[in-house]
Amino acid sequence: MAEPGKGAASTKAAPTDWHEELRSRGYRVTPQRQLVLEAVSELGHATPEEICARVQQTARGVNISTVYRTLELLEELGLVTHTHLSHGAPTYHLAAEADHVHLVCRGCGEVTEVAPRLVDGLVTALDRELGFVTDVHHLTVFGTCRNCR
Amino acid sequence: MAEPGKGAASTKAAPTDWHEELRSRGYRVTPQRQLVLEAVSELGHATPEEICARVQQTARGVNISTVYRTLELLEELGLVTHTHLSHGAPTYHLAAEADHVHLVCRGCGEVTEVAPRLVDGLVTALDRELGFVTDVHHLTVFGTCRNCR
DNA sequence: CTCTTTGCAAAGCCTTTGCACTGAC
DNA sequence: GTCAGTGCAAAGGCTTTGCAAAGAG
Repeated sequence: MAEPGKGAASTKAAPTDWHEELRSRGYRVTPQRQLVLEAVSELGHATPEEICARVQQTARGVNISTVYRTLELLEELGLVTHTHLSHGAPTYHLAAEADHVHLVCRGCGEVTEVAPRLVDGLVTALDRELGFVTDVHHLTVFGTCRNCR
Repeated sequence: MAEPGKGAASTKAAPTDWHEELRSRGYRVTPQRQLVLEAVSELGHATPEEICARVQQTARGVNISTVYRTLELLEELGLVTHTHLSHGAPTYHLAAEADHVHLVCRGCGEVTEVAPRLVDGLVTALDRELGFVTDVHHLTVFGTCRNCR
């Protein structure tokens, strides 16, 4: 959703679009939900804990469990996605900015984002041969980077 | 390949090769280690807990923490690998049989194994363009299968 | 005012760790 | 006999849940 470019609002692609979306589904717009979404937007790839810390810079006392519940909701709404870049906590980022594939180096732990065109062939092949629709957002490729090989 | 006796041919690959490998590195060959490797071989894709349960059918009292420690060791030796097929525990399988990529359907949860040739293009591109060597064993593609799309 | 959402605390998974005993070599 | 390996229990991350109080609509 929302591709008006990042020039507009620094944090939200579509200021109130998702507010409507929330309400129309019977959910409520709360400061916590706005703050979590902003934090995800600003942090890029962040774990729930990092998001929580960020949010607390603005609003004291936002609880980690609220962050988890909110991330789950935002993911259900298609506003954010998550991926697993390590053995630990997952990282969340805006779905609108998720147009890339993650490369994680086992040697140095470095995370690189690469253009999705590199997996186009795979995606096409899986679709054509198996009818399988790949969730590119969630795709993470583990391996060894140039410097560590 | 369920060989009750710890005789030869139980663990597919090389019966005693890895025993030598272990000893030469200063590790010891223990019944627990043999049993865990056999369990991985027999179960295919199994979580540590499942492996533990399996091992306990043969030898009661093998502890879950021993299973974890052993899996870590076997992975270091290159005998087994693991991958994450869900949000929960990882699944382990023989490295020798790991020549496939996993497809996991978000809808029905089904896990499919596909030939690695489907990712050849990706692997080649990453290597050529970035010098990144992909760990195909660990690669899991999430998405939606034909029946759930 | 109603009903969703939150904060808090406790509980739940999965995994790791400390330590004394056991057993491979 | 020595030292790696094991079992056990406790602790550790990360996440979920129950419930009363707070607050959005």
